[in-house]
Amino acid sequence: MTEPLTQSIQDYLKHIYELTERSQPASTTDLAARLNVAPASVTGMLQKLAAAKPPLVIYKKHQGVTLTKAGLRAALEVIRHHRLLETYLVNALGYTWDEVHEEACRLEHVISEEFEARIATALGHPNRDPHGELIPSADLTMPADQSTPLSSLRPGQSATILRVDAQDPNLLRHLDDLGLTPGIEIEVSAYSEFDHNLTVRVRRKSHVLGLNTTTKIFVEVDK
Amino acid sequence: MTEPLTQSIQDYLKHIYELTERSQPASTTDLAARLNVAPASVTGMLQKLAAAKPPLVIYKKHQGVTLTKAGLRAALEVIRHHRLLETYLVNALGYTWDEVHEEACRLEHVISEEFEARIATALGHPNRDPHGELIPSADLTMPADQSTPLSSLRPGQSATILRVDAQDPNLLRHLDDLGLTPGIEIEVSAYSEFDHNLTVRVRRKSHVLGLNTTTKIFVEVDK
DNA sequence: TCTATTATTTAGTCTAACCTAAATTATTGT
DNA sequence: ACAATAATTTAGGTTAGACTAAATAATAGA
Ligand SMILES: [Mn+2]
Ligand SMILES: [Mn+2]
Ligand SMILES: [Mn+2]
Ligand SMILES: [Mn+2]
Repeated sequence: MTEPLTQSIQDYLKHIYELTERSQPASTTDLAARLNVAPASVTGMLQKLAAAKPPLVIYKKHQGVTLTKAGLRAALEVIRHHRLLETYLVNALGYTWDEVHEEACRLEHVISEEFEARIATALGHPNRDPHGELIPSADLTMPADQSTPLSSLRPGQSATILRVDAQDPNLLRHLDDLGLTPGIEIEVSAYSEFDHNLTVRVRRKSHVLGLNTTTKIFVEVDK
Repeated sequence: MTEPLTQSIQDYLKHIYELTERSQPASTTDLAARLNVAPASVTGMLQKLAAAKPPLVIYKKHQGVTLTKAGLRAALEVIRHHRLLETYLVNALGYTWDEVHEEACRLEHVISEEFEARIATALGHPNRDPHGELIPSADLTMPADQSTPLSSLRPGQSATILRVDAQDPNLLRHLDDLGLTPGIEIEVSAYSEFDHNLTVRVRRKSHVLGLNTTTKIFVEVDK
């Protein structure tokens, strides 16, 4: 229905999705920070999105926004593009996982459904991107996320890395150097209850990881 | 030098390049037609491009525009993107030659130099796109075009198709059905001097082609 | 409960790129 | 050479999406 959504609107919806994923409406300020835009600009756009036909968000002054059905579909469409693109850049064109975000962020608004379908096929219809983020299916449903943050594991537990929730290229390269990437088996050997550091064994080496790292790595705990 | 050129400016420069390729400044009206924009809008943009620092075009009221050095480089940059993309879509993603133009026209403004370099490498640094159009080199020089229009051949001459200068998907599919695609050997067996039809032998079959077709196919004549 | 701080919204501007209508300039056929 | 026609430019407007500064609302701490 209706005219195509602008780039800018697509980015707003994508970020609203991400901010509201764990319920809670998204605040003006958080959106402004993510979108690199002044808070006043966000207010203006949110009013517009709420007034669109059909409305893309539910917005109440001073109380944040959430997506409507239509807004959610549009957001998942962009996110599917983004994550498929990242996967394609890595698997087919040899990018590393720290190089793909910006490229995907520009391309996501511009590829056709044809292009989307062709790269999905070329990749064998993956469900996760190079960072382990889930890729919405072609019919725009987001698979359920079963992962636990690494920070919640304790000595003796072992797990498989599912997902790394970071965009900072330096951090991504660092994690790659340590071998902390999706699919990898790890084991927790120590925990410091004062600074919350975890000692993690990967590839036969141990590393002490701080909270800043362990809250960004999500795993499936072995049983 | 300077800020990145907008999509719109990139498209203007690309079309000015194409219109001025056979010398002659490009007219406001021709540009308007190609860009699907009102003539008045073109005038406005041309004034802006001429006033840019550095100037991208040379523009004199009522006399059309040509590209400056800087404008030429920018145009070739976009054209290289466009043609590499078309080639990639066909060779790597299985598009047919009638499906690629629009997709490339959107992507051309958005891919990074990194992306350009990677697809160029993946393709083995081609010099022609799927229609046989020459691809500017990475250092932004356009190879010389050595081709002759098929319409200038006469019975007895044989040639290899180098290039097909058409965007209309229906025409492209038709030519593909006949086997009139770059790289193919053809032989002219008859000419009608009244309607300028040529009878052309391709793949052991003969076809009578009108001027509308034969001026869009460019060949290298066998010696 | 009141005040200080922070978050959010309003008001007023700006820029890019387009538009239409009217005015002007060029060109062409006689 | 000149009127009719065609091409081009000017003038004035619109829209999307941003910005800054000022006003207002919410919240938290004493
Ligand atoms: Mn984006
Ligand atoms: Mn899609
Ligand atoms: Mn384009
Ligand atoms: Mn380039």
